[in-house]
Amino acid sequence: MSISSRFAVAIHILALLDINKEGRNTSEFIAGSVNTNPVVIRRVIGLLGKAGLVHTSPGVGGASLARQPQDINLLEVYRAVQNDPPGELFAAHDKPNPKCPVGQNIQGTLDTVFRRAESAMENELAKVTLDQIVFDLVRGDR
Amino acid sequence: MSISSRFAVAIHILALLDINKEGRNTSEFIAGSVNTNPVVIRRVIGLLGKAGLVHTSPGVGGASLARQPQDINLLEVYRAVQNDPPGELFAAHDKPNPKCPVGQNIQGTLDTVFRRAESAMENELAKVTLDQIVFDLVRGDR
DNA sequence: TCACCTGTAACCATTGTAGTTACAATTACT
DNA sequence: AGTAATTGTAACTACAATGGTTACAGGTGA
Ligand code: FES
Ligand code: FES
Repeated sequence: MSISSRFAVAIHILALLDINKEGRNTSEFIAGSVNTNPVVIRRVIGLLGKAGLVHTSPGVGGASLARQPQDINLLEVYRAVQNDPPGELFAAHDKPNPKCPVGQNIQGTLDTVFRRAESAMENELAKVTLDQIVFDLVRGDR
Repeated sequence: MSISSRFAVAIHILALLDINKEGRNTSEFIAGSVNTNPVVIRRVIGLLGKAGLVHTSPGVGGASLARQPQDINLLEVYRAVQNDPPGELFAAHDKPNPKCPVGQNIQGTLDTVFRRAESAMENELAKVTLDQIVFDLVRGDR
């Protein structure tokens, strides 16, 4: 399966918050932009809020970045919206047979390889900051 | 969501085929080793067969490696058992609003980042060969 | 013929996801 | 105080992928 589109939506939201920082970014406004339901947006924003990436204003409405866009990288965003804990991008097979020569040690062997691959991916995400994304978006507009 | 455990099971199977190359590796035997149902094993072996990694003997029974273990790397195995086509590790959000300044260009921007991250992960998998896995397994046995 | 095995279809339970409706709690404005 | 707007959350639905299971047709060799 693919990694949840929450990640893509989260990046979308954060970029919008930066670009439209003058306006009041309600979940409904953002939903219109992302083309989905406001509740979906609020759910993602809730996760981003818990991770300390955005602030929200209950009652008054609207969300805003809690940090400068150059201080937010995509790995943080990924971690914020990803339900699976780190180190579980690859599913291990549950209960290998301990009586089998392969089963005895397969867990550790696979774990090393899987962790290495997962880290390589995450390092690429860590390299990219939100302001690079925004720059790229605005550049595309010209 | 995590990447399907089919990948872990596939590596498990291939390692077993190499280690137990003298014996007749029926789906039932392998299933006992992996600790799952024979049909699950046959399904995975079917995918590995289509990818040209193993040979099977319908009727007579048993499977064997179609190549030397040093000539099989984990990226090939990953591709063989992964249903999602390459380039879709990360799900894009479906239909961004073309009237939104973000939506106009978000697809291309995200695509670049996502592809880069996915490739980084795959490159790590490509570095590891089946015989390295087997070596590690056997070493753990001592 | 017979025993055994593969390949595959069919079905089921579980899980994660995204969308949707509904509503209490919060805040600003008048 | 009263009203309108908005967040945060719960609850429900629909859907897709997954892994396990049973069943069985067809191949293969003894
Ligand atoms: S436990 Fe997985 S093959 Fe032996
Ligand atoms: S925020 Fe996704 S289309 Fe505008």
